[in-house]
Amino acid sequence: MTSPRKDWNVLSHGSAILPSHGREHNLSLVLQTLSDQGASSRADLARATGLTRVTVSELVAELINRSHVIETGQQEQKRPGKPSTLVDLNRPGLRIIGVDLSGVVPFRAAIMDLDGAILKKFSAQAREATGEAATVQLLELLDTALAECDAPVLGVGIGSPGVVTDRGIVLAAEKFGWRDYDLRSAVEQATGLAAHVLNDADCAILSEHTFGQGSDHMILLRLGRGVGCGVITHNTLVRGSDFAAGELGHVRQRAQDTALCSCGQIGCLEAYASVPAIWKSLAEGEPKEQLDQRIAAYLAGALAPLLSVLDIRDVIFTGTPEVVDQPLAQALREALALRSHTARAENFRLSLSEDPEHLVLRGCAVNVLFHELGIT
Amino acid sequence: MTSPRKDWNVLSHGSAILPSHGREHNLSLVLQTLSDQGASSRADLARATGLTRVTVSELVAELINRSHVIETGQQEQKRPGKPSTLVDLNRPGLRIIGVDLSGVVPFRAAIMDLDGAILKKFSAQAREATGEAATVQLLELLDTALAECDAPVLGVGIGSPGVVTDRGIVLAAEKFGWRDYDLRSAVEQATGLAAHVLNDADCAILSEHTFGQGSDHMILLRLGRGVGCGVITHNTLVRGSDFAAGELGHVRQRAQDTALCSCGQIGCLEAYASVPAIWKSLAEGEPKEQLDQRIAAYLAGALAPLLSVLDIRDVIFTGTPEVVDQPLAQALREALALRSHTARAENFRLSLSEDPEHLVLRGCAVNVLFHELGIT
DNA sequence: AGGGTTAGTTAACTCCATTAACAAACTTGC
DNA sequence: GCAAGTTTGTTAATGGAGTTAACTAACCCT
Repeated sequence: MTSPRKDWNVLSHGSAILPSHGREHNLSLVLQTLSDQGASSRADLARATGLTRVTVSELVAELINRSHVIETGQQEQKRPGKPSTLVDLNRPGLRIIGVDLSGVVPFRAAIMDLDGAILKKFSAQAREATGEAATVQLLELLDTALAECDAPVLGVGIGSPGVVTDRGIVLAAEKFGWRDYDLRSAVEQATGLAAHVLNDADCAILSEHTFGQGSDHMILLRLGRGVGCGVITHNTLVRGSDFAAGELGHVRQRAQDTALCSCGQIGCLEAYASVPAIWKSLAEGEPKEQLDQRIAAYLAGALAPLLSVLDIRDVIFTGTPEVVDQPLAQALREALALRSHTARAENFRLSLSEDPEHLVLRGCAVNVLFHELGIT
Repeated sequence: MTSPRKDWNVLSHGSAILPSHGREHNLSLVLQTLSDQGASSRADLARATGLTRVTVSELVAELINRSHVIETGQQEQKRPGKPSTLVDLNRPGLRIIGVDLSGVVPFRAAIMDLDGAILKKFSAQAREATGEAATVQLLELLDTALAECDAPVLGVGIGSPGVVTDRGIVLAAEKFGWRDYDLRSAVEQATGLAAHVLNDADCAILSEHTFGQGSDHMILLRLGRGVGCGVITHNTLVRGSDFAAGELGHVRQRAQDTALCSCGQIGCLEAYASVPAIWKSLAEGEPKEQLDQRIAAYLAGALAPLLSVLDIRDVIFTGTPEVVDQPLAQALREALALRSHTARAENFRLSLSEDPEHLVLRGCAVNVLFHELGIT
């Protein structure tokens, strides 16, 4: 535990707002503006936020004091008036560590900057580990990354499969055999840094939302070991009543679907449209084109109600690149248009993720930025 | 336009928070606490909100000044200490007018108290009206209701079919032929009261959320002329990227579904599971039990992905009572359990609405309470 | 050199919530 | 019956966070 907890999202729910809470919000607002607009003068910030120059100057002073912001020199210009001093997020002086536990390959980690750019990558030895051993492996990897890091670390972000609470407790992650495991505290105590854990599909959509082509209302569909689905509505990640949101994999489309799923049930979407299932079908000789059609129909059946009911016109499609390709995306587009009015709208858009490989890692960075700086 | 606009939900998005915003939030917090706990002393409110007694006293004074709160006498007790003076929402002194435009029957209106109890009901003459004529009919009905109202009116709530923006503009309502129609301004100018317009299915879920058995994450499924679906996640109504959320009716389940829908497309859920469609099937002699199974399967196919992906364990099922009954609900429960892991969870609950007739009217009241007092 | 413009700071003020202290009105114990 | 203890609600003083008004600094232009 390094700093007092900041729960940005709890504001305006139940508890009172004191002037100091407003202050904290406005500090974040300045950071958000810098994140959106890049280096700006204090006067620019005042205009953008609606606060006065006096207040902005105070806020910036406080942020410089916290070393979240730095001055980056004078603005070169040919304009009347005193030249402005630019300030910006402390991009050169802060790093974020991300860890991706979602892969079929071993754990991966990265040192990133505040823009989610990956500066250095690490990966653990290829041994499968569960329970306590998985934690040890994770912490070793983190130590390696931290040793290579040349600047102070804002926080550690972790993307884990399974159900993760807002306090970083992994309620259930079959892959590692974790149940009610306080991963966040484990990492914070071992590293002395602030840590934030989030489900891997949620990380992925955060990454697209912040760094990719996102909007206020969007869905991300991810084919991997399973079938994951992140949802953002009104600019807010949907986490569900018990933090189990995103579980598209174990929906059964039709009563006649009876393939056996790893979860013990029958007919789950995952038994048809996960990457392993798709590979199996290919190996059995099903032509790619026919397979695409079939998979697209399955996915569209599950996705169409979501698009219509939530009025979502922005879908990101991602996953193992060998499987999630343009032909499958096109098949999915057509299958959706057949099933949902929303998917026939002019401004509907289904796009492939541009950097599927680093989606989770960069989403970890977004999560850290959100919790430590209040940036979305 | 009677009072400056209060946009409670816009807080913490983009714009700065000034001390006065915090103040307004805390005023609402007091109202919310009174709404939750009933008449309380200032000291009780201080304990519940975490604010000091001094601050609460000031807030209460301001609310009494606005006549949103009244003193309701001393608390009778056998306890040491000075007896407390109870304050409460101004329940006897404030009324809400609701108008329901959703029915197959003509417009209905009601005078309600702050608890959403219906004190008097009104309905317009049974003439179908569109365009400007519909507005005239609505305003006549409103005048009638206002003339009968014995106390000041907090605001007018309107539940309309179609797509309604957050500023009360009806983007599209086929039934009345309205397009981009500023219904809110029309009502405000005619009555001089604050008006709030919302989609009818959204009204319905607000009503269940506040007065019925609701939770932070819930879905309401409503069978009527069409098939509507309201969604609440994280205690917030989902309105969608273009305010069109809730449109479950025009989702197509399977490629082989080809029934002609009123919207011009084929295979829409509405063509199978709307009340008119169900009546038609019954008239054609399909046995009720078989019909229930069939309809449940359709609805469950569309609902299952929503429950799983949004992790929603609370479903309210409502609509025309002759159709939406216990057997159909049971069939839906079973169909959902077959299709969604979430629907098999222990704490999953599907319930029939207890008062389907007044769901929209009472939801109008919730909407007014939310916008005028900040109460959820 | 002087006038106009823009950036950032200083000073005085307002608003909001806090702590500390107190008066009012009850119960309880002796 | 009276002192002691409790709880409520108010008054007064304090400090934090924002504002406006006025000022200095540093530029451009003529």
